[in-house]
Amino acid sequence: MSLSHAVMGLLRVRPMTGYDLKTAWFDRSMRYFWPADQAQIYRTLDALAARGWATSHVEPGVDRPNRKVFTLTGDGEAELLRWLAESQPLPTVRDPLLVQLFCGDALEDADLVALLRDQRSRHEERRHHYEAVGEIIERAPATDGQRRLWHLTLANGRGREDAYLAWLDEAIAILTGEDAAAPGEP
Amino acid sequence: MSLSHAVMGLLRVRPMTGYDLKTAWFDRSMRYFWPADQAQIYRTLDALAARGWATSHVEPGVDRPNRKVFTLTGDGEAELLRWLAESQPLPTVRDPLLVQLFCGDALEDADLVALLRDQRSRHEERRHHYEAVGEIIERAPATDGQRRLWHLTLANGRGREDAYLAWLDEAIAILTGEDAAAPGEP
DNA sequence: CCGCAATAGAGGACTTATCATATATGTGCA
DNA sequence: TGCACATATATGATAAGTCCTCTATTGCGG
Repeated sequence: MSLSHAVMGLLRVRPMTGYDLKTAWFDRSMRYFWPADQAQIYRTLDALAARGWATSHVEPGVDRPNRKVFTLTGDGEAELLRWLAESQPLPTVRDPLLVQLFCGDALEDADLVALLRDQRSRHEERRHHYEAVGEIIERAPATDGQRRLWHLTLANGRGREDAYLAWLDEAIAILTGEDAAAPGEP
Repeated sequence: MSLSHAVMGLLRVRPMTGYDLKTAWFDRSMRYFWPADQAQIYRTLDALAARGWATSHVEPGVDRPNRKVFTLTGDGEAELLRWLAESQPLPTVRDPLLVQLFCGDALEDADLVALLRDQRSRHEERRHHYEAVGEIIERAPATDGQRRLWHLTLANGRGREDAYLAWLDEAIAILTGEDAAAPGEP
């Protein structure tokens, strides 16, 4: 359960509610390298509390619903540090487009190109989004040490999207038959 | 359950057993973009049969255990084609190293660098592996159409690994403080 | 002869992840 | 008034994925 450790990593900076974790972290940065939905976040917090890695207290909401704030315990921090220093498995990739391509013999090239173009526009959107994130990090209330690491994480995403887009363009070119024609006078 | 569709895509080429699917496909190519373990493959085959998307018959083993061969049905092929032409979600990435980096403020730089170097060697191994796959595809008994698409899928993996390695090197350089010193005589 | 690897399949137990819905409160807007 | 939206938490149901063990058979090497 590595979501536990991601959550603990965030709680370590400051105590937070499930809602905070979701809206401020998982909906923004975290989802690009460790997606998790609301239900999973809330249940993970409960699991952390059950294992003694976090405690919770309810803050009565001023003109708002009550907030259940989770705080990392000493045990939690120890476990976090242990995990953080431990070598982890390589990233897991699950890419339905590659399944489609791999089995795409059953389709016309034109259909494959349509799929590629569709993903291209969404990947491009994501890359545009990443372009804005650098400044968001700069304006974030955080230490320089944190900002430096966030920039590094962002750089990974940018590199990934750039590579993916380059590959998509290459694949589209090949499948539309734009590889034979050499540029220049015929 | 997109594993169903990946499996159907493979069954469409030729009827196969769970063992074939695992050893010939998931352990080799497929795992790089849609990992699945043995238990999941066997249960997915049962699910396909239950939904009428595949049928199975037992071939008595000649000097071997019996083989339960699964064949795609007409319904299965129709469903496969429907899915293949349908726009799919963007790839999901789950990268524990990025979680570690993102929360890595709790660690010394030297510890982070150790993590990065560790992953670097494994990513490099994977890239080396990819380098050999091109020729494997060429020698595979398949149509040119299939080979072309497999090469494209492989190119995606190569691009991904190259980008990841480049990022790792950059990150290691930054975290070891090798960004300030300009090369040249001191 | 013993153990090990390869071939082949099955299933229990569990964790992780997703989808949908329910609950409660206050604000702003049309 | 009526409804959408933001803030907050919770849970039921299901799907997907992982880990481990077990059953069989044959052939190979020591």
